[in-house]
Amino acid sequence: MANGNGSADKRRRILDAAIRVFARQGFHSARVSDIAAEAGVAYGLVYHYFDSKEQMLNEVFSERWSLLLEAIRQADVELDSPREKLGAAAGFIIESYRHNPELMKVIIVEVTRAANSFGRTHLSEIRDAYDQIAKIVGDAQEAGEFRGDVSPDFAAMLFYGAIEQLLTGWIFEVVPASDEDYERAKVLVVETICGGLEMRGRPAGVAEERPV
Amino acid sequence: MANGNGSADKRRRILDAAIRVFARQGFHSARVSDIAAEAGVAYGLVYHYFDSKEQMLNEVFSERWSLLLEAIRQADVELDSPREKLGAAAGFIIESYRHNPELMKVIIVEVTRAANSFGRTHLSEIRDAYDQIAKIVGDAQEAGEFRGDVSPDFAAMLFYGAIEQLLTGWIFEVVPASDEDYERAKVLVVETICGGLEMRGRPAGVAEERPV
Amino acid sequence: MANGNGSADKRRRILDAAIRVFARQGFHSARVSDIAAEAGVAYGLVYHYFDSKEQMLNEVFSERWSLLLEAIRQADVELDSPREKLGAAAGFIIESYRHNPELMKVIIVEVTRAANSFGRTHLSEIRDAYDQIAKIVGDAQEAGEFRGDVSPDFAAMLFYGAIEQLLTGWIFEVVPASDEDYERAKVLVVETICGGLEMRGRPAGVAEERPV
Amino acid sequence: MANGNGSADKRRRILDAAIRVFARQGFHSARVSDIAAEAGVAYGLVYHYFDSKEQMLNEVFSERWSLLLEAIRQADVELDSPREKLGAAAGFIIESYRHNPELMKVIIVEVTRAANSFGRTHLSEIRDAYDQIAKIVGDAQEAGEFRGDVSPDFAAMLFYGAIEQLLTGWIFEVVPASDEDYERAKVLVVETICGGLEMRGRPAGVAEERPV
DNA sequence: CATGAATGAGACTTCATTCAT
DNA sequence: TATGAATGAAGTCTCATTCAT
Repeated sequence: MANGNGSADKRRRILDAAIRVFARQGFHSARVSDIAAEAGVAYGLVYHYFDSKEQMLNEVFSERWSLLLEAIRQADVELDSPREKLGAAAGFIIESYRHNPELMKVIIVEVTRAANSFGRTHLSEIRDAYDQIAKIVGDAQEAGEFRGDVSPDFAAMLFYGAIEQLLTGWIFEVVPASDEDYERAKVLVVETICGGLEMRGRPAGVAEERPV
Repeated sequence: MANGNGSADKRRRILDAAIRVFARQGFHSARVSDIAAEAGVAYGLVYHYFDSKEQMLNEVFSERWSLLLEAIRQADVELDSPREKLGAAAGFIIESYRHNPELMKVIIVEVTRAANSFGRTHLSEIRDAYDQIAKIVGDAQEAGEFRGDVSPDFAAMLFYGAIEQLLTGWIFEVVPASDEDYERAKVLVVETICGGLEMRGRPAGVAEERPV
Repeated sequence: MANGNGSADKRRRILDAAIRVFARQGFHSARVSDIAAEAGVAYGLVYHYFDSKEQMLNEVFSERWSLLLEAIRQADVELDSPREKLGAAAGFIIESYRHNPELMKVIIVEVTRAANSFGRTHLSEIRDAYDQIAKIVGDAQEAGEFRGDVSPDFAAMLFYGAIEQLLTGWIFEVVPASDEDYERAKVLVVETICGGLEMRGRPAGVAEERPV
Repeated sequence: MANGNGSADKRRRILDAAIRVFARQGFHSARVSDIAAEAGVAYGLVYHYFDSKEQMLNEVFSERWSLLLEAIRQADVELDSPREKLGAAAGFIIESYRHNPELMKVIIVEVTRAANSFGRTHLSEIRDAYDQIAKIVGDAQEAGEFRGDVSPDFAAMLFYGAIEQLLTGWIFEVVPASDEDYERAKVLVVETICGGLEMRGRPAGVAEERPV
């Protein structure tokens, strides 16, 4: 073979096709023949590279989720304030959606939120992400930067729930999703979770210091 | 049968059985025969009362969702502060889960978050709930109680997302779910969304005023 | 239902059809659709009554094999001489073939002689039959009627092998299979195994006492 | 490669691998890829040397079966008594099993007894062997050495059936298979078929003259 | 000769829905 | 109402065989 990755190409093509088909039809309605057609390959080739339809979904999820875990890990290490850390986590997720909304749709709709089936399968990976956020919150509490009356685990749930719902809103197309919206969302989700919705009891004029 | 509406009983029994089976196995993995067996009725009787498996899920969802919509509507009318209103909404959802976790699991996992299937079907009902929360937030912003830089729709997403993720945590059993946890959660979810995670810039000692 | 066994009828019809199709095409080449067509029922009904194609074969085998085991057991109890006992066993097998050659073809070709797959599955039932024959031989040895230098297990193998090969010959149609042939075979197989092929060292005239 | 017939080696290696895989899994469950893996060659190479999976089995069978036919032919010519001739035939088969049990398992299980598939294909070759045995029996009858009331064809069936069942017993592991067992079997199978199981009507003490 | 990717027909099994009683 | 037998479309996965390199 001239280039060294002729076969890897096909495998990738099939996986990318699977993402598109899963995103469009959902995992259950996606037929393997749809994926093969989308990828432009013969039916059987899908099974040459993957053991089952399910394995494709698992791989799609884990491949991306490991990047997320790594991104949060780095943010936790390299950044200073909890706001920045949470901002980086939120930013990574939102950028992931911006860059490949179909992939994120699959991850959220078919895995993360599927309490039966796939959610169960990837529970430990999902929990890893929760734990990382919880750690950031816990550290901030110890440092006196965050209130201590909300358990870190609880806070992590809210944080993820808020972001996932945001993406879900975009996926459902119930809220607008322009480039500007993405940028605002990155800021506001952290702002709201950290600073809350209520007016701060400060003298007027101080508000401008807030980023949005 | 003693009372004159034995048939209504059966219908109810089947619907309740469907909730349990959907919760346990997920909609796709639930067979109509499983539901009949769970209800203790003959296979064919399910089709006497319902047109299809889908209809059962639709009915399960709408029956409960309309109560939610009504509960928020009432809270908005009868209560004064936005915190109280949001607290009532959160409280209703959490109490619903506490009272019938299987039902709420089905609603969340199979409908609310199913972007490709039933979520689409019930989009307008789901959106109604979002809009109600958004209205509460918008009113609070106009009254100067909430910050104006977060769009009401956006805030509504975060609010729902946070609560749903909480339930999801209970469903997945990644966070504890005792009676006490439910009570704390009711308070904290509103507290966090409204007041934020950060320390308020107030003199020490004032913190006690906060409910949790 | 008017008669009390409407459903049992269908089940039986499917099983009988399976026997015919297995006999005609062999288990592996038999499609479930062939069986359904042969039985004149819808495809799905086969799976209403049976879990799998394999289960049908298992049932066909065990149903008949248990009769064989019982027949030999009775023969051992009710008859006196080992010749008579072995003759009854051989007779039962041959009559089974005569009465339902397709069934016996399936049992022999697809189960008894399939060392991998089904033979393995039913090994204990098959061995039961061997053991019964071995017991008859062993008893005869103890009584001084049979030679003691051939192990009963060994003799049982020869006995079954001889009969099965006989049926195989009929199945393959390499030897004739008329009513007369069946009757002669019943006698000769026992005669040969017990008395051998060689001329006995007896005075002439004594030979007539032999049955064939 | 050192010698000039590397390709013949590969072909042989594939065929030997096929024997092992067929023996282990049965023909139907054996995948061509299994054979290639067992032989340590590339998937496609199998199809360079063989037209199909079937052809491999055909070749395996015919290669060995022709040796059997030749062996019996020679025994018939070179030996004198029918006992010796039949003993040589039985001995050849048993030695074949002893030397390469997997090969014999394949021949018996997949061909000789496969009434619907390969047995049919190789019917004439199989019948050749029957006929040879039948001829030996027939000649013995004409010479007055064997009883005349058993048709030679019938006797040949019993003879083959007995031996095959013996091998089947070893294959199934229902009877022991030591070197000693093989030797005893060679003698006893002929002894039994020719001399029968019953006590001969001779004075006691004469029994020792019998070989086993 | 050698490799292993590519092809696609084929079969089992599932299960929602219908129907006769 | 109530039962459960009957229907048949649909989809996953397998694997022998072919082909390009």
